[in-house]
Amino acid sequence: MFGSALCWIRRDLRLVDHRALAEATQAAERVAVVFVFDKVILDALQDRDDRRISFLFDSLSELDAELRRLGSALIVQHGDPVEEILRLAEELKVEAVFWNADAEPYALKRDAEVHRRLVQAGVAAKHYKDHVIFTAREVRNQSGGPFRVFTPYSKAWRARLTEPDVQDFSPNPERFWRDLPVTVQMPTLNDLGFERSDPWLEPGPRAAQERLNRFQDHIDGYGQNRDRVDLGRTSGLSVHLRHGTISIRACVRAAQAHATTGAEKWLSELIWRDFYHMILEEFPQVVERPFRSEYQQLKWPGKPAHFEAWCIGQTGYPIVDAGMRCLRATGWMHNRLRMITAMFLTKDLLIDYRLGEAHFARWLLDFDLASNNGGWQWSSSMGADAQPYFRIFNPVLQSAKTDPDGEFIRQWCPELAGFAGDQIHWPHGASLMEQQIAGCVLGADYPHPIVDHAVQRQLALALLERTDRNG
DNA sequence: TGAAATGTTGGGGCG
DNA sequence: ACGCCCCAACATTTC
Repeated sequence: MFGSALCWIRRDLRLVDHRALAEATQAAERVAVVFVFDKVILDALQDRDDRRISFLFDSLSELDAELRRLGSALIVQHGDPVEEILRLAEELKVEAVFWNADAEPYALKRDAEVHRRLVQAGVAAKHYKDHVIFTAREVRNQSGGPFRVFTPYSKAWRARLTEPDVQDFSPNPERFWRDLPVTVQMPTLNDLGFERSDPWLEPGPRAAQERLNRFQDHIDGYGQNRDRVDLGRTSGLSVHLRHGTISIRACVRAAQAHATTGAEKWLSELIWRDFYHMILEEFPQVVERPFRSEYQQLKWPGKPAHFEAWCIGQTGYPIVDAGMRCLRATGWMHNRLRMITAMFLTKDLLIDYRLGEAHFARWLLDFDLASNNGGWQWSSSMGADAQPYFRIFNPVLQSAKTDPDGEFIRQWCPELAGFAGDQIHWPHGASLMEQQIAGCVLGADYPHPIVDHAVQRQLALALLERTDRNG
């Protein structure tokens, strides 16, 4: 039993179903909760009004209010996490520091350093699995190695799943440190060097739980509706899973509560998340280069001007432009649109997937290295169990399937709103008179297509087939 | 978690 | 009535 301990939260911004907090409040009399804004990460962000900082800030404020209600408070620091945690451990004279493990390369290095220095200072370092259901080492193939294909991985994952894997880790609220012996003052956004922005999605663990509750009304139809970008029937929980304002175990428990194909399908998506975290942990080189080594020397011939057009949603392909504009405006994009836009960048514009990956990393509220990298490697056919290189989406057909009435396109490309029926998916077939009636003259109000899909498809096939054969 | 190209089949128009 | 052609509609193969 420890007298006092610190629980360092990072991407697990909640006080319920929290492994490290549950362990800490069981093992120590007094537990102080701390969050450190990493100065290096914050300073590297390109946008001073980055929505993620507002989301983080508001989520932390909610935790602080909750802790104050219990007589404690959230300690929020701004600086180098290694130094801040060490300094705080010393100042509060704690006997142990608890945290939930994070398998991203940067976090692994940081946490190893904190661990080393704590032990050196005579403080126990205790870390736990919380962010995923299974770590990379827990799901292995017959020869004891990591899976490289999703389906067998997911079978092994499901076969291994038992009740303790999804247990609800409840912290003991009696053990939160009352009357902290340090002055605790939350920095303002301004102190951090940021301005407030609309986080688009309700932040904080309370909103996350409400969202999960609401999603359960639609979970049975998830299999049917998930690819419809106009319906909004996905869980919308990616942002909360990324920041840990909801626990992955709570999500799996929700899926298990419904014996339907929809819930089953959603569980598969949650397994994809574990799969990509496993891939990142086992093959950290994917951060830099393609998982499939035969593509590592590939030179993508696309043009910078096309990349610009893609970023701002001016490609002349309505579904692509709508998706890209939605990303910039809200910080979120439907998963199906991520595939369509990623496929378009790589297979139609022949641009290096890493440029698209970086653009998503900048704008996505739910940006997660493992999932974002996995998704891009999948779409570009470079990854583990990726889409085969010859499976190329036709953006116009995808548009008709995922947004049949064109409602999503009309929302984000209002200049196209006047086109009726299927013309919304491909307005370039409209005569000049039809364009005038629709109030949108192509080439003036909306761009002509910057490339021809049929032509680019052939170029992509030739490029990737050659590489596939010759390495 | 495709789409295009190519192959096959069978109904109907026609001489 | 019959063979022939056309071409959807569907199936299979290929990228």
